[in-house]
Amino acid sequence: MIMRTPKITDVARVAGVSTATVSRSLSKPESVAEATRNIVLAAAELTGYRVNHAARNLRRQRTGAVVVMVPNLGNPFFSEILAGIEVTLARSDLNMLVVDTRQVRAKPELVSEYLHNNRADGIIALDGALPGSLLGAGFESPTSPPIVFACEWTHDGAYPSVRVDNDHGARLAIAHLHALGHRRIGLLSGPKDNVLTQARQAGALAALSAFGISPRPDCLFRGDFSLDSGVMAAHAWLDLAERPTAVFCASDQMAFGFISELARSGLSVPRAVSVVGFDDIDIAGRYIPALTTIRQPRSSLGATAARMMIERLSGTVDLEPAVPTILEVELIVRDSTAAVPFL
Amino acid sequence: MIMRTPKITDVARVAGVSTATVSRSLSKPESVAEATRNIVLAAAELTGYRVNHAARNLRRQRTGAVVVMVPNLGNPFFSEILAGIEVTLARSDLNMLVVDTRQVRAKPELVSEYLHNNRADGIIALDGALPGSLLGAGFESPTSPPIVFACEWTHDGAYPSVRVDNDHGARLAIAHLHALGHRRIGLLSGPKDNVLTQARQAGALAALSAFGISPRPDCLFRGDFSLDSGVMAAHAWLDLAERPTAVFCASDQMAFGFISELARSGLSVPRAVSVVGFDDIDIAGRYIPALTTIRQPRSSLGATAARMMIERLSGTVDLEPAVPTILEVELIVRDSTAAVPFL
DNA sequence: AACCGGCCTGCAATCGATTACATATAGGTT
DNA sequence: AACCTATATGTAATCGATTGCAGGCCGGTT
Repeated sequence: MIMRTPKITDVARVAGVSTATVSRSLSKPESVAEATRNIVLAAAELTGYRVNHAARNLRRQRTGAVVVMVPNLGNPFFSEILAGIEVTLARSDLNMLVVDTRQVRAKPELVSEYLHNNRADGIIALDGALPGSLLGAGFESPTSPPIVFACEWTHDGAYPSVRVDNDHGARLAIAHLHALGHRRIGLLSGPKDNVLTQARQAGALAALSAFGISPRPDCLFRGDFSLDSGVMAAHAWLDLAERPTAVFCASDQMAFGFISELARSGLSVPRAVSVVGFDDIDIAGRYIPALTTIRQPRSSLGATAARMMIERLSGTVDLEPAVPTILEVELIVRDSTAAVPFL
Repeated sequence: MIMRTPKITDVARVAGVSTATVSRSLSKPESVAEATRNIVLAAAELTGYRVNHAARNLRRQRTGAVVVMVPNLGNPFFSEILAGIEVTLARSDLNMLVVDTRQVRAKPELVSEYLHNNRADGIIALDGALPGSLLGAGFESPTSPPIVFACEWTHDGAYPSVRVDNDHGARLAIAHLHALGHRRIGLLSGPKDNVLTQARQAGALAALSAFGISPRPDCLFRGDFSLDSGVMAAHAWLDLAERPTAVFCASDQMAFGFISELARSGLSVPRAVSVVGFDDIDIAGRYIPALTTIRQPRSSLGATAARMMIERLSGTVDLEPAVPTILEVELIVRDSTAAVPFL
């Protein structure tokens, strides 16, 4: 019968009212008499009417979508966060657009594309390195949509963010290793200019010096959160004359790379060296050995970021404070850490 | 100076031409004289003009977005596929909307929401179970956007799809185990009604019987591709009087769950049992033991799905054949498989 | 009876870009 | 010179929903 998708005028005709009334019945039901509303809803049902989002968005001057910028879509750490974001956004009838920022790095102008392009009502950034180019390029106009950072954040703290207590997580890890008798403790951290690296490293160093340990520079391994960089670190560790008896890795992925490469050299964890990770991704509890790590509430991180974004979009929040929301981490002790064999 | 985001009329005014010319200069450059085009482009640059997608989409009757339905966003297997989809779509100026179908299962009407709601120009489904409710609900109107399946597919083959040669993958796995001397081989498969389960199981059983092995029902373990179901299977295996000397798992995740749970019982792989996985997710090569598995070209799967979608959207393809695109798998031999100790 | 306020509803402008159609101009042909 | 074609540009309708404003109706007040 109906050869095209019904529009609001079709519903209006069937219901015998104006399009204005149809529109109101659907989006502001309380502003319409109940009897009328029922007729309209019945007509909408009958015709199979679906609102055209392009038209609505054009009129309302919004897009109904939030773009999430992920440093690396292939990294399992982010997937659970995305899931948390997605459900929460969906509840507010918002779509989630996902962009891998590796593309953005190659073409930084893409950011401004999303910023000013009516593509999204807001941006959730999981990549703290983004704003460098973003702010650097001078994009701060009132027309740019709200930005919320999750997990990572910007050095200047200019944007609202949700993240875990990275400093505390690092301290927990070090305290755990210290309690097991470890005194020569290595650090496998992330890229030097990364905020997570800095926070976790600072926490670890502070904890060490609180225990009267002054870390040696050759015990600091530089990675990039990836499996491969864990492998590299393993070689660096193997090359050391005085090897640390424990290593705190700034990501589970690096811990896995590290442990697996040692295994190839015939060394097993925690016998040869104790290892603590960070993140507690799904596989961590099922690695061999099960990984002792610092758990981040990934789903909450995502949900909170989405909630903050929704608040900002509905304008129910004064933008002044931008004080970061800090979620708690938890030390999960498993099998990759053990007491120092020779005390 | 400019208090609002510039629109096409602003550019037209600055350039001294009509909005039509501006529009054409931007979207069909060859239809406009070079001199004019340069003036327009300069004016666009000057004013900082950005096209308003809502308006464009309304007029063009499209949305510029493709929705990807993922069975479980938290599963790392999908992340690389998403990455492949995203880059490819981005090249055609399409956005990627991601939806976790766990939500859809709870509220099936969400599918029709996406189907008819002008939310997306097309749907890439990574979940073969979707169409059940989708078709079952009778949504087949000409107004529904194109659907492409990736990884999974529908039983009836009604939709175009890209997937790997699951049957062949299973045969490779079994042949590998057989060559190592294994004769009592267990199968850890997925949910019974899943197409992947069926294809892989069929391939495995066919290979077994080709080797003259008739599999016993108690060697077939039912899982759901998750870590936890691998753990369950480990218990089932442990309870067996005559344990298989090798197990072919239909996903790497299940293999990890299986292996790790055996490890907790003091049994190590491949000494106690050889294990082959399926997928070759990133961590597979860095698990302990490094997992022998069937590699799926995940990035290609995503990219191909996106390309198929783009073709369908541009209408340059006759929709008749719908013959699935099959990508090749590869056996990756690592350390989780070994010869039967007692031949 | 005239007036007022509240509640519904309808009219019509509007969001911003695209594009069918009309017009204008230049160059070429007979 | 008249005419034709191709190319370039402008005019204005259009996509579909939302919403400011105005008008109609009803009951109550003076």
